[in-house]
Amino acid sequence: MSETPDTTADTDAQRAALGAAFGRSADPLAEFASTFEQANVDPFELFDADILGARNLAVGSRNKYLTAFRHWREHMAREGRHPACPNEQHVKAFIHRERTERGNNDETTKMKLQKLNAAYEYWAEDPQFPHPHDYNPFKLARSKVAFDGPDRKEPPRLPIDDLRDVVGDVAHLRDRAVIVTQLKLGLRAGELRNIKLPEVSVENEAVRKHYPDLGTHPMLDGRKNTVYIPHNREGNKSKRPRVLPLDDETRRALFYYLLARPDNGEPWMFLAPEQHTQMKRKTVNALWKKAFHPEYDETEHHRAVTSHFGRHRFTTFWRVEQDVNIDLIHYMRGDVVGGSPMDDDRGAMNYYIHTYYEDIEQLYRERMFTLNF
DNA sequence: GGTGTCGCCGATAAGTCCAC
DNA sequence: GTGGACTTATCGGCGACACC
Repeated sequence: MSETPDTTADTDAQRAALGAAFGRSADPLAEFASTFEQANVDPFELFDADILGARNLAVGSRNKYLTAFRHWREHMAREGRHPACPNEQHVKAFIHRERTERGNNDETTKMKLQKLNAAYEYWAEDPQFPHPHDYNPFKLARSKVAFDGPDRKEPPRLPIDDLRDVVGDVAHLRDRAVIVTQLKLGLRAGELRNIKLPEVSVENEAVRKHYPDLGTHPMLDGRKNTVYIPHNREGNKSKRPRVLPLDDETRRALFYYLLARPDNGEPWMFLAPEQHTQMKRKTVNALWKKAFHPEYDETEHHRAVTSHFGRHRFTTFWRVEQDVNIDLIHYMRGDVVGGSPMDDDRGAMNYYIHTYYEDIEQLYRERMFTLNF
């Protein structure tokens, strides 16, 4: 533990005094324990069915969650509390027991906490569970126990108006095209730098005249204003290929960039400054930081905005703000939707893309956010 | 001094291996 | 079959360095 017994008792007393002053409880889930017992519903089984089932994990990976849940249930049974209603001390005791009685190393204990936290966050998101957003005993205990390193913070939550302000201030055509493309397509830096000209269809006479190969990739299947992201290219982490629509704003950003882009025969859409070769991942990250820093540097509560922010914001928009079907989100992110990771069979890839594309195109047409740059 | 590139390091999440 | 350690792939941070 990171605290000595004296300082722990001291801060506990001070926190208790604050809680009393504000009418807040240090054990806010205790009142729900008996209801959970009577309901005879296993919240971990719901997480398994709703979340793990949707992720279609390998058996070994799913078992890691189930093992963590089983050990947690055993621990909470000894503590005499329903496993879905812990307080900070229950979690700290679990960490202690894992380290001492089970003899686990910290990596294993942290892994179990991560699985338990995933279940807790699922309960907190679901309105039918009583778990509040502003109390998470797993995160609280995790942050107060000294493991090897500091916790990973969440990216900042940028309202759309703030995002518009930043994008509106990006004057460089390439930088703006990169940021808009990542925000609207949810691409990783590696996937963005890997886009080749034939894999992008932009319906504009001037652009097509300048780049005759544009949009000629067979996986686009003649679809206009789209981009193909392969899953089997070095540097692309995704398990599935995807074709995504380009909305008006993305097309406009790409249009202005492509007309200014050096036409030196390089197949890559986004070129590095100066050398005009394939853009490096570091360069992608650097231009994000140039646009978003210092305003969105790392803070006490959030990590800094980097090139990964676009993918995070994209996922948050569709999953949280739009509550879109999880299969469609998996498709848009290039995650495994069902079955196993895909091989290189073009027929299978075409069928897979055809299954989801129409719904995705409708989503983009009707619900995609605007950046107003 | 500003900008871009490179290599190294550590974190994370999922998959794999192996002892029991 | 279970549980834990290890491996792999990807990513971001950071400092050193080169170039203008």
